[in-house]
Amino acid sequence: MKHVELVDRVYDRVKQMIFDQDLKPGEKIRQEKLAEKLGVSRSPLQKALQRLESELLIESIPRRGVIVKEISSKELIDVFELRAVLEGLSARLAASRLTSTQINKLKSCFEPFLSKTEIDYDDYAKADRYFHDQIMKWSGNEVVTRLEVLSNVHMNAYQAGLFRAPEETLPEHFAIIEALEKQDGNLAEKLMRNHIELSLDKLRNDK
Amino acid sequence: MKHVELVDRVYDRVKQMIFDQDLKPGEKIRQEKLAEKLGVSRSPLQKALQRLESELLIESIPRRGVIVKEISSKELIDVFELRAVLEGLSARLAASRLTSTQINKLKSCFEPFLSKTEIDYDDYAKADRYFHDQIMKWSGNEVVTRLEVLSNVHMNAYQAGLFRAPEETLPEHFAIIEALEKQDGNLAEKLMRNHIELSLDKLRNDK
DNA sequence: CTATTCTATTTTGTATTCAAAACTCAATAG
DNA sequence: CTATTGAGTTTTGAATACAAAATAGAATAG
Repeated sequence: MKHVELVDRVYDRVKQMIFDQDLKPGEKIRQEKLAEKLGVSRSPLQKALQRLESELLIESIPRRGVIVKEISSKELIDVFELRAVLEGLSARLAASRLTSTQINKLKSCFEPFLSKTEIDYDDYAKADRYFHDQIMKWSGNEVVTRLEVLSNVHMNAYQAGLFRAPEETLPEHFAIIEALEKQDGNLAEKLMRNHIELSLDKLRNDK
Repeated sequence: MKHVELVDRVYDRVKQMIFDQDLKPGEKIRQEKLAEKLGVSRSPLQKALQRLESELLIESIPRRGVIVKEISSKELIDVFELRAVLEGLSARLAASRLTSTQINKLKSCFEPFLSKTEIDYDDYAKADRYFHDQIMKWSGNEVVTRLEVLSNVHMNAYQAGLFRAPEETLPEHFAIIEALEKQDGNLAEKLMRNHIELSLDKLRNDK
């Protein structure tokens, strides 16, 4: 059995606590208390918190402490503006690199929904996340892949009710896959960017 | 006099040491030694190192230690691909937000070079950096502004000899400013992206 | 001579300790 | 009644301590 660093486990657990609202937005994190609750010292906890900060999940104010962030709609807009161009880039790069196996994986993640009359939102959200994550990974640009700010967009988007209806986005996803398959990088970029900007528009209007 | 956190000072100094090659690429950082040299304990040093890692300046391998990274040309390409779309985005956003004061600042940072027959590279590099940094800041997208991976591109680019001749880039800069002034976001984006992609091409060919 | 095991040393990851800053809240002044 | 001060408490930032893992090098086996 492999040894996992304490920081990593603490990181996972705190992140989960934030999503589960065990730690609520705006709430101040008592480091000593939380560390004790997790059965560790403050050292690994602080490292984990520093990571979470670069993911925009918490905010650290010097000499004041760490508070759980409520992601603002302004910030979500910022992240989506970023995503639109970044994933556009990823799609463009991926177009000239994807193997047919990878293309098939993308296809088969959405194909099940074609035959369904009623689409389960959680299932679709999971497929959506896989789709976007994989294209970034397969773009070959490791710097993009590492961007921590993007880690939680899907979660945030889902929670923010930003999720567009599968009936609306399903064809967009297939159009992107088609462009990738044709190795048309420019088209793939345009479609991906547009795909995300449509969600961005929704967010801007809802606000 | 304002109190500055130790981490911040340590961060600045270590970063400087890396740029000055006091810490050489590939070299392993002895935390105890370095901490002592800086007159601090390992606690603030480790935090500083964690920050530097997200800036791609060092690499931390669990249970092995921290090594100074030699940024690979692949990684520099990745960063420039990222920059091209991100700064493109920034320019587009900035176009609809910049005040005439801000436009003038951008102009006046390059105007001195118009009259010169011989352009000092260091001066021009500084102006270039100011130009790109400010447009990102003034884009209003705070998430983009915060991206740590971008912190050192200018430094890296300069060191990598990626710096294109001022005679070549000066007109590009003014063209971008003109688009910003006309509040033509799409044009500004296109020009900015192209401006960076030209450096990217140079990097790809040099490699 | 090369490869392997074992021991001593170093270095990391984590826990603990401690001083200084920030907060709490009751007492006091206006 | 509101604002201010100040003692006591909490919490943070930083230093120190310590155990486990990694490393280096010597001793040993082949």
